Amino acid sequence: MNVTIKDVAKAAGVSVATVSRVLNNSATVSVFATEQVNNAIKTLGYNPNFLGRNLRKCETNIILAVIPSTEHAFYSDILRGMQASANENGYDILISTSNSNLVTEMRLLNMVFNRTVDAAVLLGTQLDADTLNDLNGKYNIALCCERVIGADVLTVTVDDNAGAYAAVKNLIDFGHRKIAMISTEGKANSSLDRENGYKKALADNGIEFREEYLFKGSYDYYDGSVAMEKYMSLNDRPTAVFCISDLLAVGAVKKAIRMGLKIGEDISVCGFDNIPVSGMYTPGITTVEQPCYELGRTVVEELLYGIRYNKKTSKHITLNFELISRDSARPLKKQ
Amino acid sequence: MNVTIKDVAKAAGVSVATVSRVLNNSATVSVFATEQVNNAIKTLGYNPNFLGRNLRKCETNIILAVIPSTEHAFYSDILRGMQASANENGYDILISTSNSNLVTEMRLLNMVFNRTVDAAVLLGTQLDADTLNDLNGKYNIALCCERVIGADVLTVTVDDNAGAYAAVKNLIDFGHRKIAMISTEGKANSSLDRENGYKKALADNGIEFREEYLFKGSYDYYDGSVAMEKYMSLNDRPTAVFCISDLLAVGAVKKAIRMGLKIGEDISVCGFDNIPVSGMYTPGITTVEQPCYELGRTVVEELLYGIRYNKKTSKHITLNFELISRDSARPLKKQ
DNA sequence: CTGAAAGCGCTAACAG
DNA sequence: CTGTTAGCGCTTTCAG
Repeated sequence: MNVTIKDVAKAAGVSVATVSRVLNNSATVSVFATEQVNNAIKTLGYNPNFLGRNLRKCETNIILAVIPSTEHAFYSDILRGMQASANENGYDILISTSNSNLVTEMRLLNMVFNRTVDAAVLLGTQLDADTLNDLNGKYNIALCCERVIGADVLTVTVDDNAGAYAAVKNLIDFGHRKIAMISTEGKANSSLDRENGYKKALADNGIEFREEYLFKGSYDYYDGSVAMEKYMSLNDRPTAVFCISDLLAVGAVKKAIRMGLKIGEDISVCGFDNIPVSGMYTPGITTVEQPCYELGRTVVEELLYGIRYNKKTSKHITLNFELISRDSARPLKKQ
Repeated sequence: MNVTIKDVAKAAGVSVATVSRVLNNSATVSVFATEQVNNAIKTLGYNPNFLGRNLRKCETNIILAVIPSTEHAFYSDILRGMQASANENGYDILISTSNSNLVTEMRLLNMVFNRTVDAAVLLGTQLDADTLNDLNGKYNIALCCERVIGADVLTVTVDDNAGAYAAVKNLIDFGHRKIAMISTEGKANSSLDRENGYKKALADNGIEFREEYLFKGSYDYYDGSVAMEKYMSLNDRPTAVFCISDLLAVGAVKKAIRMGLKIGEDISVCGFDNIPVSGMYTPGITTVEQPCYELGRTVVEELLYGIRYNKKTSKHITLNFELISRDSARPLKKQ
């Protein structure tokens, strides 16, 4: 059917081993033979069949990145970082989406079970700690962006707690005392960590935590609007809102504008992530930037290190954030 | 090293052929043997190695989707559509990003040359017609969203020309006569088609095309701002702007707001694509929606049809758009 | 309904 | 520096 290494060998007048050698630079081959082989490759239009190679070497040099969806630009830079470090090491990153669905995620993980890929990086997994620990024994997997408590698996995240703390501290420094938060329901640790950072910043500054200032909804930007509406209906309105994500912040800002409020004057809003929209929005959204590119680089580097030297790490690595000041959060006006 | 089909056969007291049969349901196997095999699979924790299977069958059941980057949510629904139709047919979609870089794109296409994947769908390719035609002879490839003139390759796009026409016609119906356009430089046919739709709508309504009302920049949202600034500096300002993409529309709107203009009153803006941001923005961006999910479904369906029946199509399929009315474009106020 | 055996394309000892 | 050969794990004739 197709032209194989055998055909090349025949055409070049050498053995398949020699062809393989020049293909992989795996041993010294005479200049003459090399030339013959390269000529044959060119004239025959030969492309090595990786299915054969992969089977033989029992590796594919592919890492699967499982993301919830491609709808959120948030993952973009993480993936770029992953790609950079993968490519430097002769690997490729292939991406697939789980829609945050456990069944889909398992179906995708099947690709590491059946050796279609060498490893998988899960960004925002639905798996529980037990499952992850099981898998980690047999396969190369890692978590990025979202840790799972009790999962003894390579994990790279931003310091969510400290990031939230800094965001809220910034609002406090702006003179805000009535600071609400928009978070998410469910067991996502990034959300919980950020809630804790929020609470700690309040406590450290003598501000009492108020249950009615904590809204928990979905990740959908629309729930930011819902939360903002709720807050603005309170007798004692907050003057600032810290959101677990920029998407929710956008929803909150949009609603506030709709209600005729001046963002940064009547109400300050701070997000988290620094997705592209935050810079594009009017007003620009003040936020906590995650070191996305570095998150991606790091997780792949560590993963490949483990594969290469066959010593699995289950390190938990925490990277630093950066506070990005824009127009959606401003000093509280004295009245 | 790992547990293979051989081990299962031994444990089940049958031949590897029988194991393979129950694995693939490829022939009738006695109830007893089936049970034995399934038990062995379970107790041994066996996972078939697809590297072996793939080599043997010379197929991977994977389709590669090559997108410029994951930063633009625009591709999200297309990919979902691709996945849906792939999964229905026992295939998986794996995604990779080209950064709109020709070299990277070729490197990725290598995955179809070396049989790592069965086919590739290129979304916004950098390849020229000759190259595409060459490849189409030997491999299964398709284009989506962006056609290439002269490429006799399966292509699925929206009707760019008609979409632009409808968008501009809508502005004209709103009473606008001074309608500018923000387009992109370079050879992208989607841009050219939309320019032509724009020009035709003008011509059909007795409006003369003015060179100074056509701005060509990059795809970056920031260039929408640049264009808007330019238009607002003209002596004879346009009252409406049609943008080749929502991203550019957002940039234009942002700048106009910055300049103190009222969107929808002082200036109307219409985009193209209907990416999520367009609904999130304040004001909402009026736009032309591409049938993304359908684009994705269709291209994979056609591609798989070609693979399955081994008759390659190089059809060019054009799907319909929908005009989405929001607040950024409104009737011109009479003065 | 089942087993034996060939072979997909490639790499890596091993022997020379 | 080079060729021979075994075999990666699997599917699929072919015979029974």
